[in-house]
Amino acid sequence: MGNEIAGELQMPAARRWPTQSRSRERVERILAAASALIAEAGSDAMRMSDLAERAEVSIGSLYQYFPDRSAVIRTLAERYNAQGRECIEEGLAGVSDIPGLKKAFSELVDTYYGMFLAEPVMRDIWSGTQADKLLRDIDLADSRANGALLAEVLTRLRPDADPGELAHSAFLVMHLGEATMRLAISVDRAEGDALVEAYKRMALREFEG
Amino acid sequence: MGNEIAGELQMPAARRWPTQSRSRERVERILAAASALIAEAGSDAMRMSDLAERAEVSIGSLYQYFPDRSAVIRTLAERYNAQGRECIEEGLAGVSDIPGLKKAFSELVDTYYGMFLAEPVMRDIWSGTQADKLLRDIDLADSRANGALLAEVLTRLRPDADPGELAHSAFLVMHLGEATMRLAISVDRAEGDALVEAYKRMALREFEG
DNA sequence: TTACAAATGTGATAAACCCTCATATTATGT
DNA sequence: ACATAATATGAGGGTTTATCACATTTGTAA
Repeated sequence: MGNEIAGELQMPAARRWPTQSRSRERVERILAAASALIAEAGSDAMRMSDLAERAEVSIGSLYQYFPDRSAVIRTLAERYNAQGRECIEEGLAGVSDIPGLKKAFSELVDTYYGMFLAEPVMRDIWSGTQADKLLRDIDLADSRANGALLAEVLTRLRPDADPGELAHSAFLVMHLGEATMRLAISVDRAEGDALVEAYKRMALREFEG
Repeated sequence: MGNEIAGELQMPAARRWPTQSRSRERVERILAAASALIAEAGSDAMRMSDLAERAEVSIGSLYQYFPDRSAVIRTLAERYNAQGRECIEEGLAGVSDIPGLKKAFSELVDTYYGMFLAEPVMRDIWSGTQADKLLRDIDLADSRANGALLAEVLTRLRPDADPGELAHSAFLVMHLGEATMRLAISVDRAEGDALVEAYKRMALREFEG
């Protein structure tokens, strides 16, 4: 099925599904080139002509696999999100009480923050360059998915609390976490660190009930 | 001084300062037209040609007062921010204890949320369409200014706490408030309301120390 | 191997848009 | 009324995205 291939490649916005191996390599070349260009000058500055040249592919080929310019960026964003979600899933696995959750969450925030600081592409894509609605939708879906992971743990650890309220709280905590990261990487390092610490305090209190 | 005129008109990005009254009216016509167009189809869809036609002005005239397309949007954003800041300043005036602060803040959040829900232009501009860095800078400066207002009250009410930490906390609370609004208007109304409530709980706890 | 069909690759070019600038019009001061 | 400064105009230059008719490569069966 084409969909499984799509899942493997994480190409929700693709136009033509690559069935031959040569075209899969091609798609990877395009994405690698996009990554490099974004790291160098930001996603705004990425031109389709540059991308074609860097990937050693014609412009027409770009549009074989991506319906438009922003789809390339969205695909990268989703890859990074998937990577982050794995991180969260691992971090929350095996948590069995509230103090454990606090510790795990605190470490997750640090890990995430480190990823934001280290990955120029992630920095760029999530630092507010959300020109199109589809990219915002991806952001929202990401918060939702991460929030669901957290909510699951919370409802398990606090069976007496209202699950609906916990779900909203978890969703918000995750979304504001992303917002905090974006803020933190927009200011100087010292202030960014302090803001991340302040966020952690706020979020951890939320787990106490 | 041209700067005073600039201050009155809130046109930080203007190219030529309007000295004749006719051109001031013109600028207002342009901004009103921009507002209408954005309310109708979003800022992404606002074309300079449409704007010129709607404002009954030539394209060249647009560039007499705005250096580029995004400057028009930024000017509107700054006007809305100024309006919001006045709101906050009023709301926090006369607060004399922590319970009072909690009540005032809670009401401010409701007011702000109401503004976001009611104003299509504000919705659009702040709902994530931050394609260019300058608009993000405006967002950041806004959070900072609002945070400073809150920090002032907090340091007054809690003289024993570390002022630096309070400042970071206030900045973060204000910034995450904006993030919450953006999130709330992106989901359905019931969920949005619940998320705003969750944010209020989180923020209010932060004031307790 | 050869031939044929399906899949994939190419780049000139259409279409859309932002912004400039030479020129025309209007306002202000004498 | 005249001169000069301020403002208004819109055709066109320049840039970028995306298309599509045609060329090339791959897979397959005789």
